[in-house]
Amino acid sequence: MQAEATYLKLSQQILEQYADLPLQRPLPSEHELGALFGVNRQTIRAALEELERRWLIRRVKGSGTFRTRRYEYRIGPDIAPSFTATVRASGGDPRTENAKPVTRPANASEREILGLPANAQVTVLERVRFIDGAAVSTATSVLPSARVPRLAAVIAPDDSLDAVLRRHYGYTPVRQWSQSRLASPPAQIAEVLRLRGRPPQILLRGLVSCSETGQKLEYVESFLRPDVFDVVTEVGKW
Amino acid sequence: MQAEATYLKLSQQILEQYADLPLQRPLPSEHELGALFGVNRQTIRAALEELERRWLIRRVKGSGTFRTRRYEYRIGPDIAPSFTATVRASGGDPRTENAKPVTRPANASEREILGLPANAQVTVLERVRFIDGAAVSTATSVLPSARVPRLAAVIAPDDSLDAVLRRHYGYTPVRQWSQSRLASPPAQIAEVLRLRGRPPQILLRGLVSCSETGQKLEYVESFLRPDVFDVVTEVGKW
DNA sequence: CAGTGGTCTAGACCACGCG
DNA sequence: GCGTGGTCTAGACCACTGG
Repeated sequence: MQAEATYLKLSQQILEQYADLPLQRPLPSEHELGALFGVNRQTIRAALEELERRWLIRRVKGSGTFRTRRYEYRIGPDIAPSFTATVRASGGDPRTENAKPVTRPANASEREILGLPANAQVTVLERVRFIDGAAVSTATSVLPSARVPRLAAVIAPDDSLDAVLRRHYGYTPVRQWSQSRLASPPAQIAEVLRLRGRPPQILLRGLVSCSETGQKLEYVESFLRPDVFDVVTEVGKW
Repeated sequence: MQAEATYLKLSQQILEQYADLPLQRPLPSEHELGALFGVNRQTIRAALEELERRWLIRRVKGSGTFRTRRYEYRIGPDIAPSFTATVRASGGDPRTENAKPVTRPANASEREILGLPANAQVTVLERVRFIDGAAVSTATSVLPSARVPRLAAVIAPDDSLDAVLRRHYGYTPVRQWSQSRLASPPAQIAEVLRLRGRPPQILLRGLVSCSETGQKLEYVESFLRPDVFDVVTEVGKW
């Protein structure tokens, strides 16, 4: 049996040594840590990579290495997750940015999911969510255009889609089903989330319908950074 | 804006080049790939690490680098996941290994979850699951000892716990609730799963009760390797 | 025993962020 | 402009797997 590698022992030491560092304060630089522990910088990097894999630190080129915190995000039959409320409650500064909605013909899978006829149009809304200025999740909502006429003219870049559905269109949106899994994001989304490469992210899919009529209102696909969100998906009776 | 790094371009090239390689055949060695693409071995390693992060390849010391396949594993209100059936259906060779059950006093959290009185005993069963000889998941089941007397004498190393509960004890076990999230496993479990370091795994928690009486039978915590299982957790009406 | 991937060193250049 | 982390090279030794 082989002894534990240097970089794994170092990762444990670094973890303990800087456990109480404020979240805004950087750890010593990789060069400094190398000197401190008497090892090559690449060995320090291997140790930090282990901690980064475990979502305990985050490294930012040009700025430094920082401790992280994850936001618990529960998804269950009776839980309607609110991004803004969750983050605010934990002392973070959340922000949502809507792109301009685009209207186009629905493809086969969208028609299937939303129960639309062959020539239906859908309106697609891309959103990016930020915490303290960093992009942490994307969401793509697909809505039947007939149910949200002139959405592009109605929604502002920082509006909540849920609020617009309620106030402007008079719907009562409820989550009909949700699904979570891990998946490698498309390159474009990886770029928005400022990932290196395309590491797997948490993929949430869901269908929102109207409480009164049962009409299908919105199909949403969302990628969440697992280093930021501790997503807990709950099934069954609680 | 900076051009894409060499190792990321290489990872894409390698992916395309060896997309059709049989699962049992290794890719060329890191040294060979370095020579083929005219880059240093560490650059090849960075490319392979990217593919490993995305669970597209798996590297085995002493043997080589192989393409991987993931098993879809659905968890939902009406779905009782069966490891053995799922894997067999996909052409894999599943095996389960039970450790010897241990009986000890229940701790506070176990009493809370299982609804047990202060001085109750629990019987704890550790299991490891293998596919084609590789450890892919662990499970720890905690059962009220009073409901499964002499479990240690009854269960064989390769028995299914579900089957023993049905046949020997006459229960009809049903899943009452399940929960999935990502978590760094304890060092001991990381070792069993042969992970390097302690990268986050899929943590499944669940409660099994008796269909007729509603008695709580089993609390289970399970770690699944995300490179092996594509766990899909479904919530809501389908 | 030969070949594999895992670890570690020494050094270099670069893009990025912040002041 | 300076210090940060990101990338890349060259070379070395090791533990593990398989025949």
